[in-house]
Amino acid sequence: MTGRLGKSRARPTIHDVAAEAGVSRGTVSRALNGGRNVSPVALEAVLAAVRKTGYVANSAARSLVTQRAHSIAFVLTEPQSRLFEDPNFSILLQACTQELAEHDLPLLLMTASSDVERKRTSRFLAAGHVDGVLLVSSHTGNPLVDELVQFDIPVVTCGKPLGHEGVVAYAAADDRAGARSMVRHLRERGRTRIATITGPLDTPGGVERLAGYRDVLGADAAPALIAHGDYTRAGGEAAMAELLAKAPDLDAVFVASDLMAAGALTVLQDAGLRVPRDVALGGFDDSGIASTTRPALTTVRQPFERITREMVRLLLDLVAGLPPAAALLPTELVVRDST
Amino acid sequence: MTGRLGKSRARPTIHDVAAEAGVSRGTVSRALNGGRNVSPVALEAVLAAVRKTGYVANSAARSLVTQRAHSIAFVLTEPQSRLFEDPNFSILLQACTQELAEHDLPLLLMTASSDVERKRTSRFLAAGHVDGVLLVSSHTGNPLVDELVQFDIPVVTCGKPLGHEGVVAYAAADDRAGARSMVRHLRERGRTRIATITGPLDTPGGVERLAGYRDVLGADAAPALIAHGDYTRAGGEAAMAELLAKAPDLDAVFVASDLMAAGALTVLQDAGLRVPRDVALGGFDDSGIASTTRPALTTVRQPFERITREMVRLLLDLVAGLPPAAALLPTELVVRDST
DNA sequence: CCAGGTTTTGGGAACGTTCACAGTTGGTTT
DNA sequence: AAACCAACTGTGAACGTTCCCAAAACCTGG
Repeated sequence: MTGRLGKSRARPTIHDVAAEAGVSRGTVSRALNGGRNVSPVALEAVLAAVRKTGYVANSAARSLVTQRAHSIAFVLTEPQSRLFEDPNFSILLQACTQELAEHDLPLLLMTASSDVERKRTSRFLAAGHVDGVLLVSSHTGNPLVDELVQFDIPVVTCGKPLGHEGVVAYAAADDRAGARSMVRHLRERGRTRIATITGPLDTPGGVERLAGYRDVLGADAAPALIAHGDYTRAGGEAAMAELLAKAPDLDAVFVASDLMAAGALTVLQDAGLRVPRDVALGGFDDSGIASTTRPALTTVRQPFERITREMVRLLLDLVAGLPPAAALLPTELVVRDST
Repeated sequence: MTGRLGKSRARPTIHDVAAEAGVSRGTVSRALNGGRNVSPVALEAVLAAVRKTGYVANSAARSLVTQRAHSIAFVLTEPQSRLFEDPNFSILLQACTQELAEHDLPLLLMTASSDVERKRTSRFLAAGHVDGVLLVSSHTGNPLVDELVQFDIPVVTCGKPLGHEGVVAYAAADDRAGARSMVRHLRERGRTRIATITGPLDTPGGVERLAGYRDVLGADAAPALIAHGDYTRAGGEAAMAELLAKAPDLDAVFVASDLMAAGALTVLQDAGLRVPRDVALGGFDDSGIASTTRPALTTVRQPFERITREMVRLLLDLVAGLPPAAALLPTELVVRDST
């Protein structure tokens, strides 16, 4: 019971544990790292000594010799505002934190919105401070991806990394199939003039969901029925207004995100159109907002839990030396009141 | 080929830089850490060598000898759901990330919602993986605070740390003064039956904002005019319903958060009461939601930018060995359409 | 031009861990 | 019973920094 009153309470090292347990450094190290080749009696002695001394391994020392950082970075390349407005990001962030914690890996949160930030972040990552990177929402042409690839830093993106398929691992919802299921649903409801509000076309979600829409509609997907949004509420409003001007006879809209759909909804209602009576409205994501709009939004659920789990798994595989892989996860149609 | 960083192309060490610059390790180290006692010519040679080799200091080695982690943890003790529903958290998180990045410090995001999580986080922090902790929203009696204090880990809380005043550093909005300004504003609008929906009374915001309400109303703060919420939208709805039952003649409500106010607003409107005509409604936070409700919410702005900046400053002071201090920051009344 | 001081420099010694390897057990096979 | 093999254990050598101290170089003033 050495003086634990003083501020300068030295942290116990592996030597202290070894002495306490009456074994050597090496045995303690082995006991604590999987316990291979350690006799039961030694193992128990070490464990007891650890409990008694309150020993926790010094991660700096460990990292120094193992050449591993034992941490993972979560990097957001979107403009800052997105983190607030788009609920998907906080869901992903929260799930990743949790999932990594299960593996006893801390998550470093970094942003790379501005050019200055990207440089700093890139430099930091290149310095080997982390073992891998979870990269969220890469617009195509994001220089950070190239930099990470170049420095040979394991990276998994959320959503197909446009322009890096095959090189960079990723986990994503099957956006295209999800979009198809929604558009089919709208048709089954008897709608014939089905419009769409897309996401940005330099994002996988933007491209894939539009592709799914086209898969189902074929030649019916007239240019007048397609407007582009930017995943923000305001963008959804603007696109909806545009659609109403271009195709006043539309009777359904498939919107590539719930947040944009919420914006579209207010525009429709302000225009005196009843949802779903006059216009059926379908969203994407099944974010919290979908159940709070009136009417509640029919949408396509992204399996964020699984996406996150897969991202982490893929990254850990990558860190362990496996080649980059991909996971495409099924979505689920959630029918509420807007269709 | 696994292609791990370091196998194919070894990262340059300080030795490589020293050799390249034609000086010793020590000189390189000095040159890179402030440049004290280094001749201009040596300094320039080192800088050139660093540029040429692309050297970046190995943080593990540095941490090992300096006994500093060179990173800061951001710990959320609230239930997970809060991170999504309450926009304040993401604002704080984003601002802290940014502010710390300016100091070249990475932010480790950790949660301590469940008991298991708290233990893991506590253990991790006690292991010295970080130099300090930014702790967000500590309900009173949060064991994590005690543990951090006991382990002598620098910590700054956001909001007054109930039960730890004077021991733990903190930055907070002047909740009490902010509440006063709102209640005075409601009185100036001619309201006489001013009710309040509080936050949880085991949180500083809950306690202080109620105190400010009482400061202004004195004996007029009848128990029938006070209901308690939990900072969620649903909680705001429930509390508003309770108030309407207890005090049907109320003509104003000061709600301790915008999110709860948004909930209260729908309850009022569903009850056929017009806002602000029949009932004036004041929120707190000035979160994004305040400007999207109809009518837009009069509220009290929390100076999150400054709070964040102060939290980081206080924490870095603490890490540098200064005693714990506190920062109480002024709020601002934002008048919109609901009062 | 030398004594005394200041600035600059080099290199040994940590920091706390893991790893490789050699050595020591104890048990089985021939 | 010798010989072998497996399981276990201890120890020296890294890992890449910073810190410290002594030595070297450079000044200054008498």
